[in-house]
Amino acid sequence: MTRSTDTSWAEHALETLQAAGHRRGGARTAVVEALAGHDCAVTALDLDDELRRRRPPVGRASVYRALEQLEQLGLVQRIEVCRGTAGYERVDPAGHHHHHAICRDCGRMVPFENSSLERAIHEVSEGMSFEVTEHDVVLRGTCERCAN
Amino acid sequence: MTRSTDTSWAEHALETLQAAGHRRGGARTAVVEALAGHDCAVTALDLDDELRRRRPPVGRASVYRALEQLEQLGLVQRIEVCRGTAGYERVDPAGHHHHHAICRDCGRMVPFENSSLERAIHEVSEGMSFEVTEHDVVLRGTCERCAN
DNA sequence: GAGCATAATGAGAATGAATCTAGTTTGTGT
DNA sequence: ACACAAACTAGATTCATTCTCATTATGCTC
Ligand SMILES: [Zn+2]
Ligand SMILES: [Zn+2]
Ligand SMILES: [Zn+2]
Ligand SMILES: [Zn+2]
Repeated sequence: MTRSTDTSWAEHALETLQAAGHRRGGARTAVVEALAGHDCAVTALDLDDELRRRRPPVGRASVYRALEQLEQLGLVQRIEVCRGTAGYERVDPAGHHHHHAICRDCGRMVPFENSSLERAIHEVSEGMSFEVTEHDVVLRGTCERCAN
Repeated sequence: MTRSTDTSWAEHALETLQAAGHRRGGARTAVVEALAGHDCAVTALDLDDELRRRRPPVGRASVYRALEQLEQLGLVQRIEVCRGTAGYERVDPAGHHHHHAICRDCGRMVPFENSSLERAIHEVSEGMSFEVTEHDVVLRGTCERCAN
């Protein structure tokens, strides 16, 4: 199972959209399918490039609109991938997820996951006046390639 | 000690700048002093508003330039405060710091700190091919005021 | 299947944070 | 005081993101 396209996520996403009262539309479906093909964060403009070529082409506004709706429904997570640009990545319905280390020099992004970190975050969230529904962790530094 | 202006941080910052080979200049000093007056993150444009009125006025470019230099030297930390805008806050030279919970509805930002979270992050950083020099944690959700 | 209300779409304009440019001023060593 | 580089300001520019609005497609009812 090395296929990078997560069909089950795509199905889940489309169902959730429908359940939320959305009609089905070609552009949004295309965005969902494109997201399903990426294991880690993609920028909106990357998706736009990817989808503009399709026939019929998907408009930029539709990409952003779809991403916003998906984020609202908790189907994708938005993270700041580099100064002033956001990356979007699909959210596993079971809650399984990773975080990122980002190289300050080359922008390379390496995902990681760690259960004691998740536990600590969960505990902090409990003891907060906020009702925390989401969290994000970013490590910044120099990747091995840029360190030499 | 309820004074919000942290004089010691300002002094430390100005010394570090000088040690890094920077001349002293009015605009940058003004930015340092303004930052010293804020306990938590401020946006560059807020600082700009605050400093534009001075005589002589500080230019927007100088604000951004100073913030970038300060960040480079580890004297301020940059965090995404809301969609597409960065906030900057001073970094305690002793390493003491906090993270933030941000309300999705009203944008309110509540700082918190937690040692087991820091410990977990430290451990993850150790086991990484990256050389991690900085980390950021953001909790998102609904604040008590917006929850009612 | 035709007709309707309304959601979805896409081209392009508008926004706004951040960066760049050019020309001027200021700081520092001699 | 002089020279030279760093620092400065105003304004133009870039670029991701959002908005507008005319057009098309969808789901529903008859
Ligand atoms: Zn990822
Ligand atoms: Zn996590
Ligand atoms: Zn803070
Ligand atoms: Zn921390």
